[in-house]
Amino acid sequence: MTEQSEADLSAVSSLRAGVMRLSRRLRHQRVDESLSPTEMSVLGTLARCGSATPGELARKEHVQPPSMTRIVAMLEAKGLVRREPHPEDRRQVVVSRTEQAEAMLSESRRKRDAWLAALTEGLDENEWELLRAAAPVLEKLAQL
Amino acid sequence: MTEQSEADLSAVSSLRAGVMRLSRRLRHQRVDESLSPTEMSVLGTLARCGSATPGELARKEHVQPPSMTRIVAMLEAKGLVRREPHPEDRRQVVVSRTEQAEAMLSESRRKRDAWLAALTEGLDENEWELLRAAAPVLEKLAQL
DNA sequence: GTTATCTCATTACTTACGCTAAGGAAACTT
DNA sequence: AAGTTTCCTTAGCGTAAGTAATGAGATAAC
Repeated sequence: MTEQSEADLSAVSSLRAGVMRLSRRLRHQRVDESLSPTEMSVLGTLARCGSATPGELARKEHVQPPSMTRIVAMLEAKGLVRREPHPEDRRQVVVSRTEQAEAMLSESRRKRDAWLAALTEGLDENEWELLRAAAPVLEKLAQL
Repeated sequence: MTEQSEADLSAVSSLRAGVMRLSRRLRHQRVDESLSPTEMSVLGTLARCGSATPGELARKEHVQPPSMTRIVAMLEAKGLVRREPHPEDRRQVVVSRTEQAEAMLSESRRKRDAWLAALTEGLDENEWELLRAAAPVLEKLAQL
């Protein structure tokens, strides 16, 4: 995909606007009021990876290390995350979720159901299918 | 789309994470350093609507009126937007783009080309097609 | 026709969340 | 053993949003 057609340009413009607007709304429609979107995202990442160091998390979330330090500190203060010394390298720290995070996440899944219903009410089946197919690509794009 | 399958739940979760991460990156990859993403988005909205009042813009961008007042003030200070009294209701203000905004937008389109190339380099044709198809739906979703 | 209420834009203040710069401890390197 | 690098952290700052309160103009009620 090296050729830049006019359609591609307008598509990327549309994508950009859509992502920015939707992200602004997501910031408010958050399922758990006490957790910021990035904190939520970190818990999701930990769900996939099991555990990770702050540096790894910062790279995955595309955030600077100091920001991740604060996010991890917040999550630890809320009892959602555990910080343990790295077994081999004592500079590093290993972050993992607590049982409480597990419970909180499954609890918030019900709330997400309601939000999802409201979200997709305005979409027809075809539109939702398009979005579903594109979601993984969006995630890939965010990681490039 | 009222039925909430397990696949739908995981899809919305993926969509959420992807949008949030990508928006964070977009915030940095902005084509014009001097304009915030929302300011850019407002210019885009004005391109579609021609002109609008601050209140209308605030509703469209899902931002509180005071924020839109400040955004419009910024844009006016940069000479990208014009504020004129409403012909019928003197409480209201009509905001429209200047010729300078027109020039700036078409100028920044070239920069967007380069960003687009870098953006889609890591995607194959099929992935990009999925994204292209989903972009309008994303915009619709953001407006619901 | 004056008073009350409502709406729109604005001002002032606060909050949220990112960043850069700088520090301290542990690990490599020579 | 001293110097350099890497990782996390602390401190301080900037941006962009939000809430609460103000003022001016429109609409409604009496």
